Amino acid sequence: MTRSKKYASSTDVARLAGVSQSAVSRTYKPGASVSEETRAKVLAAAEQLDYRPSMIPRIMLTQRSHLVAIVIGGMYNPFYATVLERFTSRLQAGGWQVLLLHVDSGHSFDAAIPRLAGYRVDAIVSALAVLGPDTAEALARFRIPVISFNTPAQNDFLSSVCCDNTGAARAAADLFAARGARRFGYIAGPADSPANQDRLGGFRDRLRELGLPEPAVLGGHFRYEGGYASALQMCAGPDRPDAIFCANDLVAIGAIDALRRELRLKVPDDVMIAGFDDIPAAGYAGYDLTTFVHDAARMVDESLKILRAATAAPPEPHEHRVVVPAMLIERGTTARRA
Amino acid sequence: MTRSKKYASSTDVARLAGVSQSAVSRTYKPGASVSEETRAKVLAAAEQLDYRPSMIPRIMLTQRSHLVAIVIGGMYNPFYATVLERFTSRLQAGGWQVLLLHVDSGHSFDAAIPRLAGYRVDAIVSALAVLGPDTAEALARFRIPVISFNTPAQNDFLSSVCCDNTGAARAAADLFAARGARRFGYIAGPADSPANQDRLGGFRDRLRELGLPEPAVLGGHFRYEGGYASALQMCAGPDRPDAIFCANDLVAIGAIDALRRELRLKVPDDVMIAGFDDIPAAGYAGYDLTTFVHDAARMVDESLKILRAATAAPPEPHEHRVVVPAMLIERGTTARRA
DNA sequence: TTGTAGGCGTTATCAA
DNA sequence: TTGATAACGCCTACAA
Repeated sequence: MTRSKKYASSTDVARLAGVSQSAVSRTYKPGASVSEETRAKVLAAAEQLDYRPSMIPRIMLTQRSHLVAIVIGGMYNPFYATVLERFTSRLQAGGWQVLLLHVDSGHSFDAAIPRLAGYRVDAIVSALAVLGPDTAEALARFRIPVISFNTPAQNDFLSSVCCDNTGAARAAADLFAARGARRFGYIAGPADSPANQDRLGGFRDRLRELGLPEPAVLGGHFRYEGGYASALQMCAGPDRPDAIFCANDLVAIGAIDALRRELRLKVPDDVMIAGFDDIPAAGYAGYDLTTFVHDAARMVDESLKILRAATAAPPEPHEHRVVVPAMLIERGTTARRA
Repeated sequence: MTRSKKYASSTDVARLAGVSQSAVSRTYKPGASVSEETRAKVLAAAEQLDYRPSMIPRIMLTQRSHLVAIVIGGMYNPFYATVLERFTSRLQAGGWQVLLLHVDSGHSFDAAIPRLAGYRVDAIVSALAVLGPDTAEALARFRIPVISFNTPAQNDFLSSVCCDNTGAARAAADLFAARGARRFGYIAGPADSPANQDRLGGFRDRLRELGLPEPAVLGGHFRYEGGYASALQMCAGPDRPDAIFCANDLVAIGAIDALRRELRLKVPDDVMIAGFDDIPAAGYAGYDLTTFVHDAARMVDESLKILRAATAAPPEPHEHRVVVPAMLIERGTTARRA
């Protein structure tokens, strides 16, 4: 149940096997020159002592920990759970281990940096909105490669892999227009979120280009309750929009519930809705929500490509800003005949 | 962007500050005896070199890594995202770091064990269904304390913290009975899941005790689609149940969508539904699902209590099997007058 | 193919 | 309060 003895060391194994410590070391190094006889003796002794080579001295010697820190904020958005899972699998497959860091503010990120440095992580992946310029600066001082997931790089010290929010928002405007919408709304996320800014910007710009009216804008959270309240307010009056683009799916689902239950409006007949993220609930028949989805697979792959290049010895040149297109998933909430 | 130099070491700092390496070490050790003058010199030099003490040699010396591995399977169930987040926050607050391990089968768990041992993790938390007896045995050999989250301990080598599934299922039977239900159904999860077994068992036993009929049982997955299909099949005939307990919320939500959209049945008027987990969608107005929720906070806290005791030096005695009651969240899908 | 020896960056012990 | 020194467990020359 609890550790009663220390881990066995290679020296312990060597003693038991009657060989030198280097022989043990070589036994566990692929492609080293050890005789079958020695190897057998070592493995037998190791088995008996439950020996596993420690990574720790290796880290000291090689200056590489094979540890990658993943920093995340709230996981209330299932998208991040997906990303985290995929990252973890891929990194493990590549011989890395994941040091998970939970952070709920820029401040707590700063506080965590010394710890990351203490474990000598090879790289940091930030899937986080709170990576501000100061934090980025602090990270840069340790010369640890940082990959910012979904937050554009603000300086030369970190790379970023982002979803093309602007392009997706433009596509939403096109879709609504093609379905015959006339009055538009945007239910926003936090004003300081770059993703939210780009989605609003792309949506508004494209509507303008199409000669359509400005969208009404409300909101300020990425949460269900925010969508619920904003939809209520936005659609209570006479001039309500007949197509609403929502900052994300949680917001969109909140909006749908509000429209149906409080205002007795039909989706998509009275109001079309589109969201962002394709969370599981978006696919439930009860919502059947048209949405855009980050190409998580490709974003993770691009991140890993950067990571490999940046942690190579010597470091290889690589992209610093990658933008990956979002994918439209058209479902029932925009299924209206123009 | 990329590491051009190695991390600075305490020796580098000592040289620059004109003091001994030990002086640097002491400066970073709380409560050590260093003069203000020396400390100032050290801190200045450290600042200049961007020095952070490394944890790595400390691990070698103290035999404690302050690393806790959390092993998870699929995160499609948001409950695990919540648990992971809470665990991570709490562990960090307690001075630990989290090594995240993704595992998709018992086999890949086994494959990962040497890595965990290699990083000399202080403990392992498994939030996983695939922790079989063999894997548990293999873990025990390394004498690393293992805490199994939501899977009962199978041997003396690991502790477990579980939700009281049986008790919750009995409460579901009571609730349905109190609301006047007469015919019952259970949409099951995987047959080899202990959680599923306990939920079915408790539900069935309690119905029997109440002198009510046996529930119809269908299903076999913890997923939306499984609930959808099973509900369809279970309620298509004339003798359909008027109260269905579902193995979890995803299943319940699938069932609700199927009943409403395919069979035009009303929830809760025609069929009452209860689930398990209280995933976000359960709270959406569109579902308003009655459900049971793991007391994640308390389960994590109990786990940490065990973890602290088991990793203490010397190890302290502690509970090996903790069962935490689930909490009933009564919502609209059981709101029927008896 | 083997063993010896030095070093990685800390902490702990001891003497000064 | 300080500095020298010996670990910790492994890897990597180097010599045998």
